[in-house]
Order: sequence, then C-alpha cells, then structure tokens
Amino acid sequence: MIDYSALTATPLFKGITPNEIQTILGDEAPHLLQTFAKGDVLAEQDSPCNRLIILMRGKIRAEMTDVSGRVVKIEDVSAPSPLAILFLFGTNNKFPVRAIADEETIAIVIPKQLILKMLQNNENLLRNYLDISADFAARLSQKLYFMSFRSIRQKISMYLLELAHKQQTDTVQLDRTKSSLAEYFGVSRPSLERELTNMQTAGFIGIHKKEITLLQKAKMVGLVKFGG
Amino acid sequence: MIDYSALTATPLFKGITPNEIQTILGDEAPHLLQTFAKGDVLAEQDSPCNRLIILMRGKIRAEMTDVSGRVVKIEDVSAPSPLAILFLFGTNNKFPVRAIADEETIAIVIPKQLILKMLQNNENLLRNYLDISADFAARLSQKLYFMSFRSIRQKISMYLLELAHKQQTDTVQLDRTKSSLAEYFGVSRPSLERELTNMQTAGFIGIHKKEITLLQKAKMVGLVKFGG
DNA sequence: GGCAAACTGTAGCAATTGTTACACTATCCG
DNA sequence: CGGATAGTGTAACAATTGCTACAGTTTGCC
Repeated sequence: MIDYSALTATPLFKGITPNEIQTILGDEAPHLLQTFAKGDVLAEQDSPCNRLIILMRGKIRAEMTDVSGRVVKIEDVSAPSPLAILFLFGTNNKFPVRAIADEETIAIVIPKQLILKMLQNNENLLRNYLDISADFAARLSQKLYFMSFRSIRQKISMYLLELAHKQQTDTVQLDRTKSSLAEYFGVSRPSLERELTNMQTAGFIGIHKKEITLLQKAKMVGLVKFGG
Repeated sequence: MIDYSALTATPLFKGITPNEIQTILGDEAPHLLQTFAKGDVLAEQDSPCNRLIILMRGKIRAEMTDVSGRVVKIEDVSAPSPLAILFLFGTNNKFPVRAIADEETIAIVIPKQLILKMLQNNENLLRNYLDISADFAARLSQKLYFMSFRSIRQKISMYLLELAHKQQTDTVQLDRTKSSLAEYFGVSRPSLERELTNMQTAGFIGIHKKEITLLQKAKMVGLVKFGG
C-alpha cells in the first residue's frame, strides 16, 4: 500500500492532501510501487530519464562516473524525497548519475507521461514542480557566482557579507562547516583556514569557532569591488 | 498587434501554431504588449519576478550589481526570446539581474498567474517550459562540473575529451574562442594559453589555431583520473 | 582596402594556492 | 563511558596561477 500521508512530506506534494494525492495518482498507483534491495541500481547513469522516482523509505547514493572512469559520489538522498526531478525534461534527458540503494528502499516510480498529466491537472503540483526546479537553478547560479571570484579572500568576503545581510547582524554564524565551505568554494581546506587567519590578522574579521564578526565591512566591500 | 507567427520562433512556443497561441493568450493578449525605449529598464534587479517577459523585437542586456556595487554585464538577449524563465518560480522569485533595453524593444509581458493557467491548458507549452528549464539547469551543472577540477590541465583535458566524444574525432574544433574558454574555466587567459602550450610541448596535444589534435588520449584520461 | 576591435601568443615576476603532515577538539553512537 | 569519525588549526615547501605588458593576428565592417 502507498502511504499517501508520507507523500505529503515530500517537497513535490507539499500542500496537497493525502486524498488529493490519491486522486491525482489514480487507480494505477499501487502498480507504481517498487522495492529495491541494498546495492540495487534504481537508475543507470546516462540511461533515459523517462520516469520520476520518489523515495518513500530507505536511502540511495548518487554516483557519477566521468570520462576517465573515476567514480565520484555526488550526493545522498533519503526518503521521502524525489530523485533527479530536473532531468526528467530537457533535450538530453538522461540521468546524470547512477542511483544505488544504500539499504532496502521503497520508491514510487511515475512514468514521464503520467507526470505531465498530473502537472496539468493539479495547479498545486505544477507550482511545486516549478518551484523545486527554480530553487535548484537558483542554488546552482549562486554557487557559480562564488566561483567567479578569483581569490579566496574575495570569496570569503562575499560570503560573509551576504550572511551578514541575511542574518541582519555583523556577527554571523557560519551555516556550514569550514570543511564544506572550502568544498563549496572549490579550494582546499587548509587554504581556506589560512586565508581566514590572514583576514583575522589583518583586522578584517574576528573568529570564534563558527561565529565570525565583520570588523571592517567597508574594506571587505572594497576587496570584492577592486580585487585583492 | 501581436505577431503570433513570430512567437512560434521562440523556444517557449516551439511546435505551437499561431492560431493555438492566439487561443492560449486569449482576448487579453493585446494588452500584454509593451514598448521600451533604449535605456528603459524592463526589470529591476531583486524586484519580484511576477511576470514573464518575451522579447518580440529589439535586444536587452542583463546586468548584475553585487554587494560591492560593482556592475557586471551577465548576458545579452535578442528577440525573439523569453527572459529569465527560470526565476519566475521558486521560493525567492526575484529577478537576479537588471534588464535594460539596448534599443527600442517590444515585449509581451505575461503575468505569472496567467502563465500557470497557460501551462495547465496546453501540454506543448508545458513541455517546452519544462524543457527550457531543464536545459538551463543542465548547462549550469555542466559548468560547475568543470569548475570542480583543480588544475587548468585537468579542465582542458576534460573539455577536449568531451569535445572529441561529441565530434567523433580526435582532431577537434574548439567551439568557442580561447578567451571565452578561459572565462568559462574561471582562469586567466594567459594561464590557459600557457597550459595549452605546455600540453603541446609535453606531447599531449597538437594545436593549430582552433583545431586541436588529441595525441595521447589515454594519458589525458589519466590526468583527469589521478590528477596532475 | 583599411580601420577598429577582438583575439592570440608569449614572457617574467609576484602572489596565491595546493599538498602533506601532524596534533588537537567536538560530536555521534553503542 | 569510550571509541570512532568528522572537523579544526597550523606549518613548511612546492607548484600552479595571476598579473602586466607587448607584439602580432584575425575578424568584422564601412
């Protein structure tokens, strides 16, 4: 049986009642359930992305094999959550990664054609779908924006200034570990640490664990603007 | 008057007949037309993105002002083409850039609510919309993928190996200028040139203008795989 | 044809960043 | 409580990359 109330917890079905979901999915719903054992492949990299996979229970990992044959783990996805929602459409709609079950996993697999119908028949669903896509794109854009700054000092300044703006204070709390921040910036962790220390020594910021105080906002703005 | 046949040339209305478009847009269509003089602002950065702007004639430039006040040109868009299609939805749906008319420009401006209705009422339109979004996201992903490689040599190798795969030959034609390739990689132009020269000296590739021959594919694969 | 603008190729030096290694701390979980 | 795991902080050295400057080439356009 499909647990419709669990589905309302997924971003895609947010704001839609279990009853509505039942109606949307229709009578075929029970046939859409699939179970995967640990190690099973839910979707092969570069295979046609002709169905939407929504995890109901369990978790998977997404791996990518590049031209050189190197396998890189891209992300972990836990239920309840839809998978690769953005690659269902587009001119080259293939799974960008291989999805492998990390434990026993139950998923609802919905053919692309049915998705199209569902989107047309339910405005909430359509909005959710478009919102999810847009948010994804916004995150990618934001990250690329950071990559466009040359020096680590510029990236740090930019990041902290935006954090200060969001948190409405000049003493910000880092919203991720320094390790993952280094990864986000695409630089090595020691390099990031060093530059943070340099900026503290230079009097730009004060560092206490994950709490960073912006001491010279104007100068940091200048860094971003004129380089350095 | 709206030139419906011109609209069919936009990616959003691809495959939809002028008559259908007329039906989709409905009676309000004539009220949606707007004219902008050179220098007029079609959309302000960070203003709510509550309408879709489709350029029918003329061209605009998209500029972004960052935290520091630095103004950067992001892209040029010429008619016929929709504007910022991916930022209409999402939790923070604001124009990421300021759109300024570079010459006299005529555009159809469709409110978000109407777009939602249109997408629900026409499957072709919905598919086009989703395809455009997905393609955009795929381009962003692809670019981030390149940014994830540390050295310039790795980026070059990766890029050339993919080009060779696409063009089905080991003598590839660069699909953009070396300048823009440097920008795409997020490195300085002289650094890219130097590394290309180094790779030629090392015997990996042969360079003749925009034509590059991959002489040691296996070793280049190794570069990407093991670093270096 | 000829001018302007964009693009290419190269060099030397300065600066930033990566790498590796090690010690230490915090957090999670049984 | 204790052990494992993830995260932090720092240092020295090597390597890559950026910057600036200049000369030459191609392209587009009048």
